[in-house]
Amino acid sequence: MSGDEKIPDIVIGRLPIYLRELRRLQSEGGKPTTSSRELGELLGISSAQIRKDLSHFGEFGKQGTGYHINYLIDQLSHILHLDRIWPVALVGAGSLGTALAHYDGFAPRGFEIRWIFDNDPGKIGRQINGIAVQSLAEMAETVARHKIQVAVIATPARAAQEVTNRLVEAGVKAILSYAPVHLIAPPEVQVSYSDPLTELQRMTYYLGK
Amino acid sequence: MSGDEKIPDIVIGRLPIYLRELRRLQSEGGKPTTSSRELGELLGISSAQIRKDLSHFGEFGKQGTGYHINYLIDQLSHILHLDRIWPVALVGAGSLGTALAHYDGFAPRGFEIRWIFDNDPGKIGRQINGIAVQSLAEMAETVARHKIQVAVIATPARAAQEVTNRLVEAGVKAILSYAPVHLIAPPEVQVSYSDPLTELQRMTYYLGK
DNA sequence: TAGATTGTTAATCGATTAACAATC
DNA sequence: TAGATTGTTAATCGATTAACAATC
Repeated sequence: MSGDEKIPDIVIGRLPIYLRELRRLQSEGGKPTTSSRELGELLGISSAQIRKDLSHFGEFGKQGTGYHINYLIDQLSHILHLDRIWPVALVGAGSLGTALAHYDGFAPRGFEIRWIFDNDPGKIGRQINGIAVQSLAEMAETVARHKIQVAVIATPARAAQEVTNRLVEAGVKAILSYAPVHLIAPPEVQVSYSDPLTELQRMTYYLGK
Repeated sequence: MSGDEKIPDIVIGRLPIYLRELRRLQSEGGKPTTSSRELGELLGISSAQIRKDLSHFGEFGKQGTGYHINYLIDQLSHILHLDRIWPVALVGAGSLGTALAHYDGFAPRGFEIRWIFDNDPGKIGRQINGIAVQSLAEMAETVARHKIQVAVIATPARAAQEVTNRLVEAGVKAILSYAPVHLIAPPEVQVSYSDPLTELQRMTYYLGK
């Protein structure tokens, strides 16, 4: 199909999962191709759904053969705008922020944490993984000057909305927040969340008391 | 309604979000009640959806008044099996695992990290936030003996499936994984994921190139 | 009472799946 | 060729929303 209708958000959300699994198959180096059936079995998703999802963007496979792994990785990377470097600002240099600053999985995928902000005078000026922690007071100016579009929030919950307001005002377009609070942002700003408590609480529903 | 039909998973997933917002309203202490309209506006969810979600479990509100915040918190906590302590095992004592072990948001909500496992001899025996790191070799026996049902995986991706296999074999029923890989587990075991790259990659789709 | 808000129904909307012609 | 697998259609399934009687 590959038309220009609005692609469902839920489809977009699965593309990075497909991409991750394709890279795993690639790194195993077993074979050059895979199929919607194989990918589906590996991910617990129906093969029909995978084919349908991909069909929104083009025809990437061949009947009888399936999909070339390298080619599909390239295509998905392009669709997701991953064929470039995304500089990232990290806000909050507590233990979680520090762990994120040290995570070595970002850079190989093009997300480079280049700025770290905190409001603790004891942290400002110190280096974390080679990056000097800047004052929160400098954040808006720095974000605007470097046209930073992607930010990660690892502050306490009480600070997260105010940080969001300032990031948005300074031009940030995508925020990944680890603060356990729903953030209010304009619709053109992407916000996603990671909250372990929410996930744990969801799962305990299914556990017998 | 409050019958015994199967509640959709997607509804269960929203309950912890409602609970979190209710606690925030509670801590602000502004007023004893809220409404589906107010809650919906705070969370970006329609009021009809909130009422429908809650109606799966009972009638918690009053016409004209809305919902008593304290009462609804109690009810949701009960539904999600949060009116007890859930001891948690943490696997992986790298920087992320260490940050999680120090996170002070778990215990007040009843999730207590009581065991930490790693296979690095340099870490085994050291204490993290008062908990001695145990060898991975002891994990299965410890999990089984204490009937641990909830585990958090913070290992490298390559170790996560093997750790999962052993946790499941030892009786774990809910796994929150920070490893960037899809885990294969039996259907009766709950698995949820936190992967910043997946989230960032989803969001960059919406950013202009 | 009058106004507000619930819980529920029915309609709408959207996502998933099954099936299969096309074709490598 | 025969077998495998795609991309697409139509049917099914499920979730969301609008509307409103009930009632606090």
